[in-house]
Amino acid sequence: MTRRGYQRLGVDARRSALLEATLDCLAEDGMGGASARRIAERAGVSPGLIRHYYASKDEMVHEAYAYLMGNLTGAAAASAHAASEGPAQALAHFIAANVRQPNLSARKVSLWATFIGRVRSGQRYSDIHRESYREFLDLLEELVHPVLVQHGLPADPAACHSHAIALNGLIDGLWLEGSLGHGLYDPARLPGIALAAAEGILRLPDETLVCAVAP
Amino acid sequence: MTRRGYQRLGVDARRSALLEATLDCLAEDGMGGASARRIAERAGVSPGLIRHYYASKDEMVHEAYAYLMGNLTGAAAASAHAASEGPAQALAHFIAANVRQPNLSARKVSLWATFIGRVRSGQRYSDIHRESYREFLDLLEELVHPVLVQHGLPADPAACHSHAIALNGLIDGLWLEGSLGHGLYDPARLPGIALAAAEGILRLPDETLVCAVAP
DNA sequence: CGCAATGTTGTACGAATGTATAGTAACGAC
DNA sequence: GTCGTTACTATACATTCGTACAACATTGCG
Repeated sequence: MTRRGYQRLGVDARRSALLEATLDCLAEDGMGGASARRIAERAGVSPGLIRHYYASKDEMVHEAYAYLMGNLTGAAAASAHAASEGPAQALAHFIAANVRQPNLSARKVSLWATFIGRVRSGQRYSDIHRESYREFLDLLEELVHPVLVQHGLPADPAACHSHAIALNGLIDGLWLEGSLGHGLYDPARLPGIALAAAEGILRLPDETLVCAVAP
Repeated sequence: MTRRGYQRLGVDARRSALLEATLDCLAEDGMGGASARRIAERAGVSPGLIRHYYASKDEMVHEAYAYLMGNLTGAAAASAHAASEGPAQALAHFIAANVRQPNLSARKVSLWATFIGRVRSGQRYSDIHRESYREFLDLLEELVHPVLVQHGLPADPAACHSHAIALNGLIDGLWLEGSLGHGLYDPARLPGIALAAAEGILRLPDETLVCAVAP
């Protein structure tokens, strides 16, 4: 029998290639379609190799989940950090980044949903979810606080926390439905809708956030 | 060989028993865990019977999705309808019902997410999603309009539509994270948070909605 | 009671699943 | 160059999957 030629890759390159292939398969056909064979084929590798890098297929899927969530909040946090004209602009950019490309993506929301569906019964999924949610909430709270102070609004920890929860819900929901693209409205309207709603939630003067984000 | 005794059920009873069993399996182990054999066992029935009632296992799963979504929006709509002290109370009850039991449920959100993960690639899933989302949005728009009018706020169709999109996002997001119960805050706070945020989004006077819902 | 109709069961089948393992080929060290 | 290490391939195995189908049990009707 003739054996296929191959290339040896560094540990990191191979691992991330496998993770990307895993996400590709999951995005296309959900948990049921991401079989070890299919993932391996997508990564241009033989099925057996998976177990050389991961203790089991499940462990690899778990890592793919953590990898995805890190990318999502990382991208939004980077947008907030890049804005340097004051707290309102940082918050506005953070919110807008979550309802715009590249975060606004049917592929990403499909993956996210597939994983969320397993959070209830899978301990590892649950851990990763809680951790990434907490990170997102903390980030939001840190962004909200200075904006409230700046406008002379109540900014005690309890108020910040409640506002962060509400904003997180708003962002999640809009990101979700917008990404799925059901064609019921133009996703380009989302940043405007999200920012106007956020102004209302925080009781900021109108246009405070909308103006902070260049079209 | 001895054959197991059984009971003949009416078409409707058997079909809904199969749908409930399907949802049970999906909620516990996701799409991968809902095999025909497992569903049949849960329904107290032999695997072959599934194909007596549905053209395929997939068709049964699709019907289970539509069944679930009908239940969710139906329960919230019923809450809104039951409130008869004016438009603000109807809207407030609708919003609150979505972030309270029985809609606030880890089982339901797990099922929902599992299905959402398939919306992108499965045509039938996509159809059911669009339809149930549109229904929810229409309902929200009809509830929002009279409230805006009552408070002398702009209530043109475009404004109503934008507000409905934002409120839908808020509700979805809070329902989602609240149902998963990560333990980062008490879910009992959700109705209050949701209503206060909705007041802000619609620019209503404070406490307009919060007061409309009895604790 | 007996009979026809059909809801329901049990089993069979090929395909696909996750994983274990033996062996091969690629690369770095010398 | 050659040699050891190990990343990697290919195959095998038990299990599970969705579905097909023939046999059987239950029910309503006469």
